Amino acid sequence: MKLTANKIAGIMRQHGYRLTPQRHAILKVIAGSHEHLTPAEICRRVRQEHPDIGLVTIYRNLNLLNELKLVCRVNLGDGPQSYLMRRPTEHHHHLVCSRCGCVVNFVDCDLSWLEQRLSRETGFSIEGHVLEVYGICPSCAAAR
Amino acid sequence: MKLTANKIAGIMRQHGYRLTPQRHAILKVIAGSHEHLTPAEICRRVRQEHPDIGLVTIYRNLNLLNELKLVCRVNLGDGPQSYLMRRPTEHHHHLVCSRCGCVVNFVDCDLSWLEQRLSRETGFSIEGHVLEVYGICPSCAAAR
DNA sequence: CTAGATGCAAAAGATTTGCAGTTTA
DNA sequence: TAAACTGCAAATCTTTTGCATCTAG
Repeated sequence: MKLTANKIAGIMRQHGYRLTPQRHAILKVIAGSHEHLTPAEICRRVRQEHPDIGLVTIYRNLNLLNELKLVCRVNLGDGPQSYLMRRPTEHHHHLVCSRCGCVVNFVDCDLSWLEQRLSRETGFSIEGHVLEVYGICPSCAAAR
Repeated sequence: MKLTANKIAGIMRQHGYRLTPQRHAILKVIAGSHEHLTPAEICRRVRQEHPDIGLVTIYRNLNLLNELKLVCRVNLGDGPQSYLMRRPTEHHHHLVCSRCGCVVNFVDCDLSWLEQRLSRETGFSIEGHVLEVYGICPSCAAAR
């Protein structure tokens, strides 16, 4: 399933939320990017077409989208400790360069064995996992 | 290897850092706890014996310890987005209840296969990983 | 019409920085 | 003695909240 801005808007309407121009612009930016975006970056992009939008509105909408599980928050290491947003369509993880901070996504990770074991041993009902791998990227390694 | 406050102090001295009473008190608190501690909590505990210490000093020392890899930062989900510290002696991961926020540590996770594959495919030299599993803990499940 | 949204300004937290005085090695 | 360290206050930065106004449905 691919979530477009319009589909997301539809889902939100079904939940009783309104479709304001600001909200639509935010959805378009998020749905239109394959990268992880900080609230500030989203705001910057939305303002290109909608200069009067407030950063507060971005935050409020991101929180809403997050609750509805239409986007998801990820924190990447120490850096600029802001939350990053991504489209929730595909489950993936991050390979982060601890020197320059660049990020490579990767998909394949079968952790069901682990989740089953943890569920058995602790009684938790497992909902998901976040995995981040750290290392030095090739160009940083070369630059030394 | 178990890192005691004294051993850490020795390591720091080898790196040219001084051993102040404040620093020693901080090390004692961190080394003496098996839990993850926020900077504020560390401050609270250190103040029991050393009432005049400033939170700033805690931060500065934690940053230093972090650079020397003598403690490590972990962020647990959305909650109170503070960094938590733990002793670096044993590699472990977290099973976090997304309802009440309680944390269970777990150790066993052989991800070397994944790290090898990522290294081969991306050229990164892998340094480590952080894995956090989310779910609902038994008591929260019962409370519903 | 009215609950939901927005924007502003201000608040709330977490963390860092400038600076002057203090202390370890 | 000199470089490190500390504490305070103030600055940053991110995120949230209060409130008056506006608007989608």
